[in-house]
Amino acid sequence: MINKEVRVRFAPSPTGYLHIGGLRTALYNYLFAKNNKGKFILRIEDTDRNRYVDGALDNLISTLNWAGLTADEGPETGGIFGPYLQSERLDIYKSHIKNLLVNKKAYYCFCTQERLRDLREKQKQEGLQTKYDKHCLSLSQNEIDINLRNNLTYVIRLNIESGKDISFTDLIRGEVVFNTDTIDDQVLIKSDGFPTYHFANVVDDHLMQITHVIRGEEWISSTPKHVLLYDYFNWEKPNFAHLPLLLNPDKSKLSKRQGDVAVEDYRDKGYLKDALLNFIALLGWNAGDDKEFYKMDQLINSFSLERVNKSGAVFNTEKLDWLNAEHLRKLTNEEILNMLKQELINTELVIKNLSDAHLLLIIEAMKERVSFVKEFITSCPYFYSEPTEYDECVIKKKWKEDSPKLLKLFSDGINKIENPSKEDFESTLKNICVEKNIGLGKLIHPLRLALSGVGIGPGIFDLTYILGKEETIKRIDKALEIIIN
RNA sequence: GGCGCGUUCGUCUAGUGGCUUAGGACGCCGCCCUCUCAAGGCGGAGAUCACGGGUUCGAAUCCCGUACGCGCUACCA
Repeated sequence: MINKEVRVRFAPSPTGYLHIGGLRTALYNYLFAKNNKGKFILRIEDTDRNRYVDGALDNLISTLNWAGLTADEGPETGGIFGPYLQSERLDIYKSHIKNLLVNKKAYYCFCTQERLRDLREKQKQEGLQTKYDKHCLSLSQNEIDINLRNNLTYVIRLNIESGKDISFTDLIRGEVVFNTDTIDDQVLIKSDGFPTYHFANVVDDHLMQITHVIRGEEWISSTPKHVLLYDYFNWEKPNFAHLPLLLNPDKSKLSKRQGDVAVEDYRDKGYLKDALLNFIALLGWNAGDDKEFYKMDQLINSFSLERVNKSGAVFNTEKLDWLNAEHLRKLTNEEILNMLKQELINTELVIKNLSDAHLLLIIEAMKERVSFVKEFITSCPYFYSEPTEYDECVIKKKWKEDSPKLLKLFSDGINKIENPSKEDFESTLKNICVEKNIGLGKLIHPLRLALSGVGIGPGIFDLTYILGKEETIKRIDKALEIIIN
């Protein structure tokens, strides 16, 4: 058992989309695996046929791949412990349940849904814990055989001995104890022949040689059932680590009702995968220092389960926006260029075709002023098409009586220069101001307004230079015409 | 109801008995820089460490109780 390779799994059920909480569970599993030079396995828990959603599996895998959390083994990659879809492992569960059946660790139950419902209701009314009453445990082998021969529907239940303490050591919470009196005789095999999560996950984790089960806190209550199963099979138990939940603003478990929870929603909103991963990594974990900005490899190097928190964390995206801007600024202009071009293709605005060199100038000028790639378009549309209106507030504040004359002077000055450089724009403007004995702002502000229609943006000489001589002159003329009237 | 888990600024968190008048980050506010907006720098407001008892010379930190929150309580995962 020494130096056993670390093997962890992310085991989602394909119900439509990857939940942000699921992404964090996957991330922690991935980080733990990579930190320990182990394997990250993707296993699909598709044992509930009622919840089958077409296309969910592909969506799940592609979203995981987008995030860069690619599995070392899984339905897509394959591996020697496959198949990795539980719906394809039915024979395996069938053979294992026999083992439990002959040892009386599991038993057939022929109770109808109605009986079960009535039983539950009665227990509830009496204020008792709702629990199966082991009614079918007393069936003789002969009765069972007859029922089976008559094709009565049945489930197979875990036979839990009463009055015993079951404990396990959770890597995050320490020792957790449950008494078997509070645990129900869980259904292991459903009437459709499919296993329940509780049975399949134990069998698979064992067969796939999973060393650490890292999953959400909502599983902590059912862990004793799993522990019991390992004991009944006489299998070595994996380590358990139950992660704190991601919460809604009202502290309930993060859900669709209170905002976007699908990873693809955040991808579509323009969040960088590195920023999203960085953000959710910090929701429940920190290295013990003040570091907040992490790239993937740094996350892998610093991660440890010991430093995962016990309490839930509200999924509040304020900090996510900031992290997105931080990650965006760390990207090279060329990397941003590719994303911007994609964004330009997707945009519905009619815009002129700009060269890569031109786009690179825009990126450089705007990099410090945006948080999202799409803002290279939305926060500075004037780079792509001339303004059609001019901010009234700015006109009121900055447009003075002498503004038209100054702009005209500037326009004429630029017009005389062949291929003006950024410095040419600057010296032209400064010379005018010196000559007229006025502050630079007297010209800069009206000029910005004329060129962009707004009062905010990158440095004025960046703006003029990126727009270029012809466009600058043209826009000054147009502004003069419109604003004066 | 039962069982389990949790509880430090609005939010994410540091803190593992004295270094703490509880530190950082986001957000918010102010100042500086400055052609505007950002970025950056500086500063501010913001937490009686859920509450009550212990233990100890000393507790956010250890123990007990209470409250509150959350999770589970299915032939769903």
